[in-house]
Amino acid sequence: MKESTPKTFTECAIDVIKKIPRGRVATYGQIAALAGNPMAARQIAWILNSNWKCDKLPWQRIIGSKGRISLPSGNGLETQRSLLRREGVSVTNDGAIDLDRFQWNPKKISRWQA
DNA sequence: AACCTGACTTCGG
DNA sequence: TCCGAAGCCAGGT
Repeated sequence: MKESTPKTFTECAIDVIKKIPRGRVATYGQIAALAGNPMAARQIAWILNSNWKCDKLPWQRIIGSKGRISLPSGNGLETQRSLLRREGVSVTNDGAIDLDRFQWNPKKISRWQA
């Protein structure tokens, strides 16, 4: 039979992103790790770029490693900030988010929290 | 097919 | 604290 469609890292990442609960945020590295490659955070960015406009991925829940929105102001920062606040996430004007309070913490993982 | 880029991350100086 | 370099994956040119 056909080999079972080897899910690419992208597919896995998308799957993970879709699982992010509302009112919670995740970092690129976190998603990358869940997808199987903690260092492929870069790929995550590309995925969002390819899906945020045509897919229903909660791209707004994806933020930088320091709990901060990576989008430049005037180009999505406010949009993301608005969406997050709407979900109950506190975001500063600078785009900073309290990871201690809102970072998605799946039970299967426990490495990045140290 | 090759090279470059991307909402990144992490370490070293 | 700021700057620069290396590393990952997939798509576009």
